[in-house]
Amino acid sequence: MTDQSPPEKPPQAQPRLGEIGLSNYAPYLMNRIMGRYNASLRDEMASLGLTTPKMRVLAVLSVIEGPLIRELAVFSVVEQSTLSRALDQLATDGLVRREADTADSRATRVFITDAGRTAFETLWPRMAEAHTRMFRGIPDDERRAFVGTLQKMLTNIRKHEI
Amino acid sequence: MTDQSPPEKPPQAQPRLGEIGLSNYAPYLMNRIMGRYNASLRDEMASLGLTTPKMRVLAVLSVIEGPLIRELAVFSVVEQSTLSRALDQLATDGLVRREADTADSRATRVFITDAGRTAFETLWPRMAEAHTRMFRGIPDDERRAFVGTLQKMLTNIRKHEI
DNA sequence: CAGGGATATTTGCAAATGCATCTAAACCTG
DNA sequence: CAGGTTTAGATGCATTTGCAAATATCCCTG
Repeated sequence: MTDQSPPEKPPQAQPRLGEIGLSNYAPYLMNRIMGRYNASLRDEMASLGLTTPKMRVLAVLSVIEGPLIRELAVFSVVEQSTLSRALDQLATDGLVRREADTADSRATRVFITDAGRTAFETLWPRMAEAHTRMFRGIPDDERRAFVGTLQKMLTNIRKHEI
Repeated sequence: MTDQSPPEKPPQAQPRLGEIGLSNYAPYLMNRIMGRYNASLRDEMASLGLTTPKMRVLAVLSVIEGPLIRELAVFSVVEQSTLSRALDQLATDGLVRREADTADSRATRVFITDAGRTAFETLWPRMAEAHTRMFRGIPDDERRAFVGTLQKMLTNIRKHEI
């Protein structure tokens, strides 16, 4: 099953997807896994009036204090215009608060409110559950290695971003 | 504020997201990474008239021969109704072909056409590039371990699906 | 083998999405 | 320090999305 590392690899010869196989192709696997992770949150989110972008915003804001909207877009992996509207709704619902940046009057910082924190805390057990489930039976050191690899990957693909 | 008695931690004592930190939380990292992976394909997809769902469909069909639509939805991680419409467009563009299942007349199988294969082959180098980039500097054995963990995770979260 | 329930796919419709564009403010550079 | 350029964020608009319901077929039980 495991190919012993081939002695030499031609610089550019990219194997086809069919040769790799879907179930050996990391992006495919990651999509499948994240698809189910998100699906497992959907009901709980819906009952809180949240969409995936709104949930991600709350998650990020629960950890990062008062980012600029542009930064929040990166962290939460949500398109700027989508984010702008998501923030409208979250603000209307009293879950976040926009605040003009003191230094740059073009910029806006976003803060989570107590109600926002409460909403996220309602959701969190479900996220933790999905997380627990996905790592079920995977030993701690393997988990750590996995997360370590993810961190390297994020560094690799990050442009020159945050 | 009414900070109702900050009670003991919930039964299983799930740490909070803030305690874990975004950059140690696998689903967050995976989202970030996949977000960029998808973004890196966007231009090429657009120039081929493809959206993410349509691209995924072609990718899966390049590997799996004639799945049922319902199976294709799972493999490609696309909502059924979205998939149904994506297939309309792909068929109109001559990239896939729907074919009634011989055994079950409710069911439909989907096949990629030569034009579809060509379209996907145009896209593939970009996908391979993004893939190469994300694993840059990560040794082979670490990659294999990573993919192995992903496979376990997929098994964990899969319902009783395909 | 009829009738009720399950399954496969499509479709109606309201909401969400994202590109392109707009406004406003900041930053340069000569 | 004026004029062009960049940056932050919001918005118009056409498209896409996804839930719920519709349609068609199949399967099982009595």
